[in-house]
Amino acid sequence: MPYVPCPSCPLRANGPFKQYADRDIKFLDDLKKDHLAVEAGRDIIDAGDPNPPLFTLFSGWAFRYKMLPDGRRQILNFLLPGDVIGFQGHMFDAAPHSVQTLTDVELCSFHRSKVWELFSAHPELAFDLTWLTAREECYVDDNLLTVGRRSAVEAVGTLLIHLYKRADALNLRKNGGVTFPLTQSHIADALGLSLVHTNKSLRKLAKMGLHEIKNGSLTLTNGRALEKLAQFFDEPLAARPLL
Amino acid sequence: MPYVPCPSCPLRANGPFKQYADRDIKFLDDLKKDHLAVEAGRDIIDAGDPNPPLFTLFSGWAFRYKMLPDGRRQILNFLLPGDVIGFQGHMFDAAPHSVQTLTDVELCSFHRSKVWELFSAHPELAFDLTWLTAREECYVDDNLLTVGRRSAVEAVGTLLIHLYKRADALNLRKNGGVTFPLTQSHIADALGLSLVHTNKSLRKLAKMGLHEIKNGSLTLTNGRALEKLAQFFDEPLAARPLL
DNA sequence: CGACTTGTTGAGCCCATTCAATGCTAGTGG
DNA sequence: CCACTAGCATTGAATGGGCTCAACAAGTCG
Repeated sequence: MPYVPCPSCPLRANGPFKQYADRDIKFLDDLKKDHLAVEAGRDIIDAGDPNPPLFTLFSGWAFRYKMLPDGRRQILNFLLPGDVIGFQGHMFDAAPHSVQTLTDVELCSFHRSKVWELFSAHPELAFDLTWLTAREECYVDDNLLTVGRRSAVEAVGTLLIHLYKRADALNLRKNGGVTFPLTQSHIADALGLSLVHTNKSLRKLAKMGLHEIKNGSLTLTNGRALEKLAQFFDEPLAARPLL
Repeated sequence: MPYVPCPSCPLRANGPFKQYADRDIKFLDDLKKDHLAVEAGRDIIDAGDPNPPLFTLFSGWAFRYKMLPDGRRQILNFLLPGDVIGFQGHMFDAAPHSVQTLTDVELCSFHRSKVWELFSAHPELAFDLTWLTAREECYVDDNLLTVGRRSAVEAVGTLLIHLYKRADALNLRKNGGVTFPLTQSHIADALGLSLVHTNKSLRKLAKMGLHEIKNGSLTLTNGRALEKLAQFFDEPLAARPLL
């Protein structure tokens, strides 16, 4: 796993990300502690950890989740390259949720102790960190609307479109579709549904000719109709911050 | 409606809020545009507004919500005195959700154009604004867990405890209980339940002797058992920021 | 007083659940 | 190469939690 210095970050160069002044990039490079690889299915943040790490997701997928003591799980939202991980834990006594990798990932880890310096000396970065926090809240808000008020079929359709758009915006295309590493169990836990009913809803949508999932790749075969069904929110902005 | 200057803010003086340096308070006072009253049941932010206002809730209750085109409504979270309103809309093209008053309220409105100055010249305030944004996300995360994975009775119990704790922390006590301005319809829309089933769940909890709602006041008559049932998250911190 | 909002309760239905069984694929080890 | 295992996807059957529909009580406001 080669160390990737921020000034030569390929994600920053190739993705739909905002550009920063050299001074800011230099600071980010100073903030960066390590570049590490973690395999799929590992918890990288544990709810309750009083001193959780701070990352940016460099490559791969992950998700934030919470559990009830009896084992019920709710996935809060999914994390794609460029997303900040664990900042909430920095602000409170302890990490309020867990984070688990969905695929093998690469992470940029940061020095938590220097976050205050970010706020005091790099207001543009601070603003964008807040922006990323707010955007994550938007995703959760939308998912809450889905879980609370949409039917199972609507909910599954909505989630597929949402993830398709986000992956597509990051150029995660792969022979016609986008990479799609979720199992049906993840979909169920993100939507508050049972695994069995999630499967039946997926089959129903596929039979309606609206999507196809094969070999870890998601294709929307009738995007327009699916959008109409799901009435999902707008695309993310084109130029987004990347810390 | 008398104008309340920030240096003599009674909320800041009496509530469980953090203290700031005079310099910061002075800036906040400069940021403040108006002090206004709005009656109960009014939308103060409309989803889709490209230029939504920015407030702090000075007194009263409100809630953030989203609607589907066919009228289904999902309440995202509730807003109590000290909460910032509309900051998300400042970061995106348009307000991603609506905000409606639940009681008569008083609002401090701010100059949106000076938010950047807040970040560049008042990092402590910027950090705390981010903190408030992150805390709101925590509330939504918890509500998503509730809506997705708890039964109706558990969900209603959880919400009652959550609101009781928040109101209690703000000293909103009233002859034994705390003020509680929600109708059952609000509870239903916050939890993704039907109105009828919400009513039945409330009655069930009341019959179990766990709470009582009367004259706009909520009393937890068996707090310990209810907590056990709901297994809700920790108290908010004692000293929180107030912008 | 009627109109309206909010809360309450019962009846019946249906969407989503649990339980259960089976197929498919990939990986492991003999 | 095959037996065995494990994880994931699929499907049917039966149950049930939460839904809709409907009626009514109680308080408030013009």
